[in-house]
This record gives sequence, C-alpha cells and structure tokens, in this order.
Amino acid sequence: MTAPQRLIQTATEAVPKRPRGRPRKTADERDDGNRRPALLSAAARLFRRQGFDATSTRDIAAAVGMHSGSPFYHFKSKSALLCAVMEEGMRSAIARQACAVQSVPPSPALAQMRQLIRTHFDTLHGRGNDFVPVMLYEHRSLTDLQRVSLSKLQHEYEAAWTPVLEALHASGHLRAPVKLSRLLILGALSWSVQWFSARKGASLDELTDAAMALFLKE
Amino acid sequence: MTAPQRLIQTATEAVPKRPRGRPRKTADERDDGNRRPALLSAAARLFRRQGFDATSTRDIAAAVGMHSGSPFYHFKSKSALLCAVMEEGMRSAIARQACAVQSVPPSPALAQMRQLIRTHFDTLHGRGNDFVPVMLYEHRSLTDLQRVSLSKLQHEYEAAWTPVLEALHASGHLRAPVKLSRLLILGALSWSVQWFSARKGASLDELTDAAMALFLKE
DNA sequence: TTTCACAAAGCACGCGCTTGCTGAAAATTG
DNA sequence: CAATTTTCAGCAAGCGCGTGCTTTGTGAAA
Repeated sequence: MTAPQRLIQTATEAVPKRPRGRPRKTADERDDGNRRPALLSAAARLFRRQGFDATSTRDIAAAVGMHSGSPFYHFKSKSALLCAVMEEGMRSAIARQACAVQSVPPSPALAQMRQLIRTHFDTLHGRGNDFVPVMLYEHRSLTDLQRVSLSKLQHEYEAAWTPVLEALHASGHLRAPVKLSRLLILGALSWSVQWFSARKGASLDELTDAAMALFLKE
Repeated sequence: MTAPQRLIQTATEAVPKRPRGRPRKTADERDDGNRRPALLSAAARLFRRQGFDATSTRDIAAAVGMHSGSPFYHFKSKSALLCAVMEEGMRSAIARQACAVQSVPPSPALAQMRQLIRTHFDTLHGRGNDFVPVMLYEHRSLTDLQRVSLSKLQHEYEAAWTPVLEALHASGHLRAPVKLSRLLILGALSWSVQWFSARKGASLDELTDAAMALFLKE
C-alpha cells in the first residue's frame, strides 16, 4: 500500500518539491556497487559447508572483508540473506535448465530426459554451484512467507520434468505413475549431494548413465 | 587419561574398601529409572519437527517435565543426546529390517526387494519413528567421532540391500550398476521425508508399488 | 552411609541486530 | 563552472538475549 495522494494543495506546496542530490533507489532493487553479489556467494559457500545455523553473520562479513554489522545494510536479516541465496540459485538453475532443454530436439524424449538429469547434476555438483544445495538442505530456516515465494520457483523448475515424463510414460519407457516418478527421481538425484564426491568414484556422466538405466526401460 | 594406579599401598589401605550404600553404575550404561528413554523420544520428536539447532535443551527438558539443567545428568552434551537418538533409530531400523527380510523367502528377489522398500518407508514415516529422519537430516551437527561410530550402523543397514540388488541385476530386473543403484534408490526413498504426508496423496503401499515399478524391469 | 535422579540457580559466551557516524560520489543549483 | 545538498556504502561499537553447560543442594532409595 502506497501513501494516499493529497488532493488539495496550497499554492506554495504546489511546486513539486523535486529532491536534490542523488536520486533514491528503491529498497527492493539496490545496485549496491558490486559487493552484494560477493556477499551472496560467500554466504552460499559458507552455508553449504557449515550449515546455516553454524555460520554466523560475522563469518560472512569476514569472508568478504567487511565488518560485522555491514551485511545488514544489504540484507535486512540473516534469513533474508539465506532466502536471497536460494532465489539466486533457483533462478540460475531454471535458466540453465531452459537453455539445456532447448538445445535438444523435443523427440526422442529419452534425449530430453538425459539432458534434464545431466543438467540437474551439474546444478548440484558444478563448481561454484552452492546455491541450490543450500536451498535443498536449509529449507527449514526460512520464514513461512519466504517459503511461499520460493515454492513458486521450485514448481517452475519441476514443471519442466512433467511433459518429458508423460511422453516417456506414453512410450512405455516409464511404467510408474508420472507424479510419483517425478518425486522419486528428483529425490534420487538430489540426495547425491550427501554422497557424491567429484574427486573419487563415478563422474557426472557415469552417474547420468546409471540414473537413465535405473529409471527407464528398454 | 585416567589417574595412574598406585603401585605401593600401606597395610591399612590394602584392605579393599568396598563402598557402602548403593552400588555405582557405569556412566556408559545407566539404568536411569525410566526417564532416559523419555528424554530420547522427546528429543527425537523435537529434533525432527524443529531441527537440531532450533531446539534448545530447555525445550527438551520441558517436554518431559524436567528443569533446564537436568538432561545433562543423562547426556554429557546436547550433541551426545543427538547421537544417542540416531543410534537408537539405526538399531531399531536394523532390527526391523532383519526381521522383515527373514519373513520372506530368499527367492524371488523381487519379493525381498519389495519388503526392503516397504520397511524403509515404514522406518521413515511410521508414527513415532522420528529417530531415523533425524539421522538423515542432522548429520552435520555431530562431531567427527560420533559420525564414525554411526557410519558403522549405516553400513550395516545398507549392506542388507546389496545381495538383493545383485540378484536382481543377475536376473535382468536391474540394469544399472549395483553400487550406484543402491545409492540412487536409497536416496529416492529417503527423500520422501521432504514431501510425503500421511494424510494426503498416496499410501505407503502405493508408494512402494511406484518405487518397484520405477526401479525394476519386467 | 553412600549413591541416585533430579531441582534450583546462574555463569560465560556468542549471536543477530541496532545505532551513530563518515568520507566519497553523484545530482542539483546559482 | 563552483557550491550545495543528498545519498551511498560501509565502519565502529556495543546492546540484549538466548544458549549450552556447570555447580551445588536435596529427598529418597539401597
């Protein structure tokens, strides 16, 4: 709700008092020099490595060379910073996913499925991609309102899987119900955050092959 | 480091001083009237609902009608209480799993697989079974030593799956590599903690059917 | 007489966050 | 143009509070 406009003005006040000096930026979309992205990725890395509760705002500030109170100029609370990390992660994941899906012809659906899985693994395990793992495992530290705003992005991401799974169901490559399949498959992939290590064991490509062989027939 | 034993004793001290009164119990295995299990299950419920960090030791004490410092008589630290919750959860899960596997003939392996999946879902979603979900999602709050002691139980639980998966691989019902299959399958099942609700959607039996149809051929 | 299973009270610490301030930069003005 | 005004981006310091945990005390049981 914005403040109501005045309908009656005196002559002196009728002059539109344009404020002098630098124009104000809205609180929602700050430019912030260039330190805000630095805060965001430092927070993402620390949140992923130590967890949200085990990471203090002082840690984050120190990681970008700030003093302890300064992050609160950019984010109004610690949990707002967490939410911003998750939003950033989801937006870039959605963008990568859309780009990846477009780069593959819509049929066969098997190729699209492979691309979806491979892109998902990259979102989880690619270097510098700490944002989405934080989203997966620090969900509880958000307020209810923040959860609502993020669930939209989550649905947007998951929505890309449904038509592919339906095509695979129709062609007989997938026999389980589509909705449950999506939940189980995304769970299997996302859980890899718990055990996957880039330095040992299978590669992301081998992982993708295994997932394809596990979930799909023929 | 314990205090060094005295090697030379005077005549009067040579008499073994049997302590009078109630005999001492070791710190490892206390009997504890019956309040220790109550603390354990109250902690499990709260840890699952609010998370480990968001649950204070005062919350746990209040849940069983104790004062704020009293839980520390039974557990030497908050994280030791968490570890005890997880150990209890794993032990009962392993027991349930062993019992379930024995109740089914070793062949066909499909029947054993179904039983494993169904038992796992019950361990995660059965009422009062808060112990294992806590284990899955509060892993980070343990010390390194505690993690080591728990990983043995984890391996014991997962080991039951391997022969079944190998049989299914040999019979052609499973085409992905056994090791990766186990990781992906257990991930898919465990992730259901994030989305499954007993009051809406599918039942645990339907979920089991879907998982079977998703992972196995024929 | 000794131990048990807590109660009662409180300590020290680290946390998120607030407040007040400041040099620099940018826009507006005469 | 120079002078003025306003905002920006962060520094410096610290407040209040909740936390895990400790210490001492105590009635009951063995």
